[in-house]
Amino acid sequence: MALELDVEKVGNVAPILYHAFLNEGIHGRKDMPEDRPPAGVITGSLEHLLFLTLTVSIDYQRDAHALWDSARRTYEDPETRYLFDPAALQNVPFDRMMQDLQRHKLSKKIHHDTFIWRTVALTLLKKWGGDPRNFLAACDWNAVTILEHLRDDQHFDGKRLTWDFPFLRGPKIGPLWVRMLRDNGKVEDISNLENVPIPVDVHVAKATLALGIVKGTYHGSLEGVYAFVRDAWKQGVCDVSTGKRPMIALDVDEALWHLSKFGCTKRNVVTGECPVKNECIMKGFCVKGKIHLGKDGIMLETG
DNA sequence: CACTGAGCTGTATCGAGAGG
DNA sequence: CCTCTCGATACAGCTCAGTG
Repeated sequence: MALELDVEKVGNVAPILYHAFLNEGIHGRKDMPEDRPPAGVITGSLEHLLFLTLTVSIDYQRDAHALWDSARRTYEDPETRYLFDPAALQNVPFDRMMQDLQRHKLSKKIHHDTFIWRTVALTLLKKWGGDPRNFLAACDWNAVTILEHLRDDQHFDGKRLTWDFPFLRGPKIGPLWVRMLRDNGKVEDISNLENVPIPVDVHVAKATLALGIVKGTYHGSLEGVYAFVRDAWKQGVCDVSTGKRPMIALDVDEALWHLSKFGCTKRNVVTGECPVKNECIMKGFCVKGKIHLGKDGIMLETG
């Protein structure tokens, strides 16, 4: 019943994952659907940061490509562009926002998405002068502080206390936003990103286990393994470079997710045989053995 | 080919149990 | 008691594989 971290292996694996996801793809997919700003929007401008912030706050349980395409169309349509402008949006009735968010299929969960969008926009307007950078500055541009405030900040909406940043405050979307501000919004001044843990879900865990970054024999809860997964990536990337800057754990998040979603998930849970191994760019690194994640916990026998 | 049900990079909420 | 944490469940609407 012991788990072992192969921190050194991260140094070999992380650059391959990172570059594969940007270039040739992982299982035929290369992503970053948020990469392109809408027409006429300058990278790193206030308009761009609002575009990223509001769109990512409804980036949950849906196809990311479709979401970002819809967001660009919504911005490029003069009739609906106001949705990305907190000052313009505050005078628009909820129902009309709801209609306009659906016009280019930006919103799917219509009531919920409209609530999230409006709340985040009005928080930025009323507390932060309509500019996310004022919020970042109040957090000293420190990524860990930023995530704490996203999670904890509340306001009184007339009836009761409400989160300032619904959904954006969650453990997946918050870190994603901060990374996006740096990578897409070219916000250079955010520090301490290396201390933002990789958000571990089933796929990130499966890929990490299949790669043998965390290995051994273990029967127990998911959370027990997730802590090892976070540690392994955090420690492992600390001396690794992307080629342009030091790597952080978040840099391999999406690559790992794709590796598992279209690969490691298909492993035989007992034998570890993988039907797509021959086409997998990581075939030289994955380990044999039993990897089973279920409702009742994890059964792991690798090494 | 219509239909069904599980799944989707999730979050909010509520109740039980632990700790102060 | 009151807070805090943890886990289970509710919720959302579309998509896609599986079925008849």
